[in-house]
Amino acid sequence: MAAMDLLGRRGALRVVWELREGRVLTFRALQSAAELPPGTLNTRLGELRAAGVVAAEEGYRLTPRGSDLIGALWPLLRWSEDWANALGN
Amino acid sequence: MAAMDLLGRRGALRVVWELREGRVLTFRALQSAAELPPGTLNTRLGELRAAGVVAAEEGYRLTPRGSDLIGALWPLLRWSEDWANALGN
DNA sequence: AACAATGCTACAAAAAATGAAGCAATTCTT
DNA sequence: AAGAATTGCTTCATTTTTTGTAGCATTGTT
Repeated sequence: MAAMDLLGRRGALRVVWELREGRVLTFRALQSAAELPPGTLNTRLGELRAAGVVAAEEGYRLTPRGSDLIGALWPLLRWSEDWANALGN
Repeated sequence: MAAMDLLGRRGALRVVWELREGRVLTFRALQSAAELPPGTLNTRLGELRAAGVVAAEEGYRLTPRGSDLIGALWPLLRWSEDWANALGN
């Protein structure tokens, strides 16, 4: 899985996630949403933009490809919730 | 997404991925499949085992929860392939 | 002009990953 | 049974990443 290298980096999935459903966030808003220091966020944004997942147009937002990625992440979200519940018991 | 913290670490998704479809790998086989140095692999395995995703029984394999995770990763795989193709053009 | 918000850059410290080496405990082979 | 191979790691030094804080330059507002 080639995307693993991109998405496996600290905060990458989180950044994409915070931009789900058409959200448009400023650098600083993304920073606090994704809980990343500015340097890391900037690095991640550079990678995600290079990968055509994120665009910087009047704030940061997902490209169509990024939206597709969100679609592909829903099952993972569901698994994540089950997993969190199971651990919390 | 709570699972992001677990799966967002270097090589975590990759390790799970290499154990897909019932594969049972030795530590060293996993090491070369996932392309991770032993120290990192060992750390990751510790986290994945603690999370109940991987089990160490006659080699490393996924738990039922781990298999569920693989199920949730298929859409991501498909996205990954499309993405790789698009970039490759 | 003063002020707030924005997108970042700079920097030092801490944490994590890498790669190579190697060791102790099995498990073959002969 | 002795030697060789394989396995699951551990160790260590080096490099790479991440973190957190500070702050600067630009743009928009009052």
